[in-house]
Amino acid sequence: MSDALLRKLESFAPLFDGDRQVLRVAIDQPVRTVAARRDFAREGDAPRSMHLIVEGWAARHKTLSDGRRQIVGLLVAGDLCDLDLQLVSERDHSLGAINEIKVAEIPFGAIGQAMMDSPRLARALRLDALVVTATSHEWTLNIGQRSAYERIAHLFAEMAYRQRRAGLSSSDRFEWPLTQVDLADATGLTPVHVNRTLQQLRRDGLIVLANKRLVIPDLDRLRQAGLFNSNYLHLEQRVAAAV
Amino acid sequence: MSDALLRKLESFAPLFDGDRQVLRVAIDQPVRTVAARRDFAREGDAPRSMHLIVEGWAARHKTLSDGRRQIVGLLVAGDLCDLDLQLVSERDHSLGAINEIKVAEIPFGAIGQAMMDSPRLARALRLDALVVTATSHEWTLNIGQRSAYERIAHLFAEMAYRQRRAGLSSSDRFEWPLTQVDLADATGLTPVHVNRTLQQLRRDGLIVLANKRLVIPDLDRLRQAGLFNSNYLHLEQRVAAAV
DNA sequence: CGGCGCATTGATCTGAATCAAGACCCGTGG
DNA sequence: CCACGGGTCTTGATTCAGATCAATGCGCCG
Repeated sequence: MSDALLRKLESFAPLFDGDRQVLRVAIDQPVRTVAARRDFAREGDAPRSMHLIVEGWAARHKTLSDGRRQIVGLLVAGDLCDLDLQLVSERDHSLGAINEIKVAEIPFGAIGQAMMDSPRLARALRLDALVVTATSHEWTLNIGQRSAYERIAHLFAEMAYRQRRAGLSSSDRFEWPLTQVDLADATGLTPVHVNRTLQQLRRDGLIVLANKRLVIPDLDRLRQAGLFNSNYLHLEQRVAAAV
Repeated sequence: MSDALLRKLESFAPLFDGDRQVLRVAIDQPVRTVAARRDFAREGDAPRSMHLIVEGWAARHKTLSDGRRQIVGLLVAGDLCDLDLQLVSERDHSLGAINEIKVAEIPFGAIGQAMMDSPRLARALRLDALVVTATSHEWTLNIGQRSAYERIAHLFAEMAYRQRRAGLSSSDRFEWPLTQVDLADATGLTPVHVNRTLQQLRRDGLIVLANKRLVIPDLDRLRQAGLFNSNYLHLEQRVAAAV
């Protein structure tokens, strides 16, 4: 993973060599491989460390007592989970691998130290966390107001932007490891309906999805179909004033 | 407002007199009155300051280009919005008053200073922000997986807990300023269906709702009906280890 | 070869949306 | 003092997007 996190943070605001170095030291931690479909942190657990997705896709998810499951966010390489989570005694959601992934376990102290050492880096990490929250709001909007067709189009568009932001791929073709069941859990639909909706999206030429690869022939049309507005990702920032 | 924010922060972890004093100084700012149904911050605006709800209820909301509207979070007295928002150049959601409210406008610098002066306070504010994010995840789950009946029950239960946490009322009877249209926007339902669902909840004896007052005869039954688990509010924390 | 996870298809059902009208309440201006 | 209008709540009739139920196919792996 060619420093997807750094790439993402620098998309918010420039960092200097010193900042980069501080970050590299902090995230240079043992990497664990997690098999596809395995949870690597569970609701109810005491938070032990932060997680940085190094490779592959993961999901934040919650489950109701009767088994209904909702994915409340997706995580790709460069995504750092659980900043500040050491402040609580119990996790309120789980983290699970979608395909086989590599995760670095970052001690809370390491990131804390890095944020003390580099205020510019601290700002970038805070901004990243802010975008996570904003994304959660957007998902609420997505599920609450958009039709099935729009929801799925929106999700594809979001991930296209996020892939590009992390420098992982061009935004028009990339790995898509989610099964239709995952997609259903992420959008609040049933797998059967996801299947039919995907077919519609294909028929309309908005996506080409096969063998876990997604191709977006015309991102702009897809965005329109999903009423997607990238403002919540805060892709372009004025250079923040010094503290 | 008898220091609802302080009350809430202390529900997470104890503060000392010094911390309290630092917070009081920071939030002692001009208070603005906002008329019911008026936005006091709009999507697209440049963030100018933080907002502390002093009295009344407000909503975070987002609107699609075609007018569909989603409330992505509710705000009551003691809720502080937009920590870290100075890091972005444009708001991604609006804040609107539900009934007539009083809001204090807190300069970003004032809170920044307070967090520097009192690390214990800083931790409490970070924890508060974490709970906001966790609540957003819970809303995604709520709208994505629960039935209309469960969704509304869940929302009532959540607000009951939040009222109590801020020391605003007992959790079994309090002001309920949302109209059925608001409730629809918060739950991703139509007003007509909200109306019928409320009647069902009333018939089942789970709520008494009239004249903008809500009475919950049996919070435990309501919680069950909404599959409500308060873990995401992180009501009880071990005392966090010192930094 | 057997089984299992995943994608697909068809038939049917239903929770919630939509459309349409009243009823009620309250503030406001003539 | 009353007529008016707009917001809110309620009710009924109808429609529909998406859920549910049920099979089938298929590729992969042990």
